[in-house]
Amino acid sequence: MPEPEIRELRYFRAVAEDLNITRAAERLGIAQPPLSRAMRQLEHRLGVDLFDRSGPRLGLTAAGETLLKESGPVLDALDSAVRRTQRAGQSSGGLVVTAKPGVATEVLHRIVTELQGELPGVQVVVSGFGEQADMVRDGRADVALVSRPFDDHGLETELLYTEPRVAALPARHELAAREVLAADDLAGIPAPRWSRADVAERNYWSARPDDPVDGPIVQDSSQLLEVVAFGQAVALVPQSMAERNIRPDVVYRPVADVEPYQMLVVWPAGSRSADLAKFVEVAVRRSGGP
Amino acid sequence: MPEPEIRELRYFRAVAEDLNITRAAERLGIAQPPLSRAMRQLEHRLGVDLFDRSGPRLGLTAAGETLLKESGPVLDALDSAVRRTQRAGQSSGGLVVTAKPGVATEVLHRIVTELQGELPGVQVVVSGFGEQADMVRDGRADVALVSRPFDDHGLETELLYTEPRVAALPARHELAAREVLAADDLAGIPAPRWSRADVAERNYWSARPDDPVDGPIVQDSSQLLEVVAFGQAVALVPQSMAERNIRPDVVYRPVADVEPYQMLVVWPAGSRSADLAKFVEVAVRRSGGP
DNA sequence: TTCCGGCATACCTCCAGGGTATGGCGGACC
DNA sequence: GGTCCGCCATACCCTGGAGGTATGCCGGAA
Repeated sequence: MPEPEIRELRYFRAVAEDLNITRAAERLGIAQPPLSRAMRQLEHRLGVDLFDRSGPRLGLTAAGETLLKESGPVLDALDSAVRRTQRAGQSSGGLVVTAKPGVATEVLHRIVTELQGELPGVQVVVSGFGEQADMVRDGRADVALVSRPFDDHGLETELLYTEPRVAALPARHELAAREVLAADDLAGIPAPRWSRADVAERNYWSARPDDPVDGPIVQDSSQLLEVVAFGQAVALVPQSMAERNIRPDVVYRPVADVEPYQMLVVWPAGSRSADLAKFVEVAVRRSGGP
Repeated sequence: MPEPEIRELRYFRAVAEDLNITRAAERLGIAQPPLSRAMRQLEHRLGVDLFDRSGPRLGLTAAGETLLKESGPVLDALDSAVRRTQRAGQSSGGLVVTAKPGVATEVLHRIVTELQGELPGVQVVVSGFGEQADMVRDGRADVALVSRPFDDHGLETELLYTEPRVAALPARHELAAREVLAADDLAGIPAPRWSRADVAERNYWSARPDDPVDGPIVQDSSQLLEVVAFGQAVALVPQSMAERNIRPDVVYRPVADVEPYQMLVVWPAGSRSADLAKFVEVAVRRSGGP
């Protein structure tokens, strides 16, 4: 009896989000009366009131708030299951691996080269910054190389390597005069933020509200160094990236007490395919350095 | 378009489990032809073949295997969302906390006593062994006291306290002559297993195949000591339990290199209600000892 | 060959999800 | 206070699809 259908959950989320059945209905592409009825039916199925219709404006009851929070994981799990199933049916064999541009792609290249032959059909997808973990979670990729911090919900990880991070400063910056910095020296100075192409469509911001504040938005490492050279920001970058990007208008200084850069390989929790195990094994073995 | 409904997932799981549409249909309480059609429709919706109908016996394709694995989390998440929503709607206010009988209930009693007044309506549910984590996951309880090892998928935890574990031996056992034991001494000796009332209905065993092997099945600590006294098994028990159960036919011996007994408070990942926070805070504070 | 277990096809029924039209109701504005 | 408007609920119709029965098709075993 209490078996809400997926459609009802999607409808409920739309209504609960803007607390207006009429607008939610047109967003969903259906008429208002069926949506109104669907919500009453959902309440009846669950045996609890979800909406508070007493006030002038539609409100959520405690049960409604709960369902709003809980419906997200359900719909995400479903989407993920569908994607993984479709991928398993189409590209028979072969892993999809993703990584952000920059440091990770070099490691990835070495891994893929080694896997040629043993593991046919490894497909590499270069993805946006911060998107890797989501791609693994929702089934668009089988495995990813990521750097901390990232959201590890539903993922298993293996550490590949760590590397010191250094501060990238404009050459004429006052801190450039010092040989070594402390993390506190950078407090209050704007840090660049990686752009994420899909931020507009999906509500990342509500899920992860603790992203770094202010600072210009950059899309790759050369853009990052550009804004540093312009004096718009100071960035913490992995040492190997500093070594590969020597330029006269940017200087690098070690920072004493900052967390090192960590590169990890991540995959969906519970996933145990032979191809995946092979990939992780080679990744760990071939990551003696950046 | 690719929007499988919950019913289809449940149907699919039933079919995939016994690989026989006719029997699955009667298990589901429907006729065979609709089920057959539903499976074809599901395949069409997802755009992949789920079943291998070529052989004499029905088989699963790689995509089918994937969907079978992935459908579990989806259905669990849905059930959990429904339960939590219903609980939020009915018992307005109040936590449901669960713990296994024995050591935990004493700690729980102290916590609940302290919370009288500040937190009205704390409801304690004593549950079967090993069931606590599942109850929190699927929404039957808000918070639980558990001891390691337990399945922490989808849960957040806080360590309450640790306590050494000692071996409970029959008084006439040869190892009783020694003052202190090593973990290796117990290798190969049967250990008691906690019974779990709901094992029959839900397939716990497949989910957690690494439970201790052999040994008699017990339901509470007095039964446990009984089978120890009878010489049927040797058990590792928390020290405080040993101190409260002095009997002539059982002796307790420290074990050098065994993991200590750990008691934790666990709650659903992401749950942040004020009542829950209060409970966890008091639990941590009031757990100075067993 | 003859069963028989097991899946697919054909066809029917009926409910529920979606549509339109309209009523009720409270707030805002004149 | 009257009027209008935004918004939800109710009434009614229509159609797609989920579930039922009857039956055909096919491969394996006796």
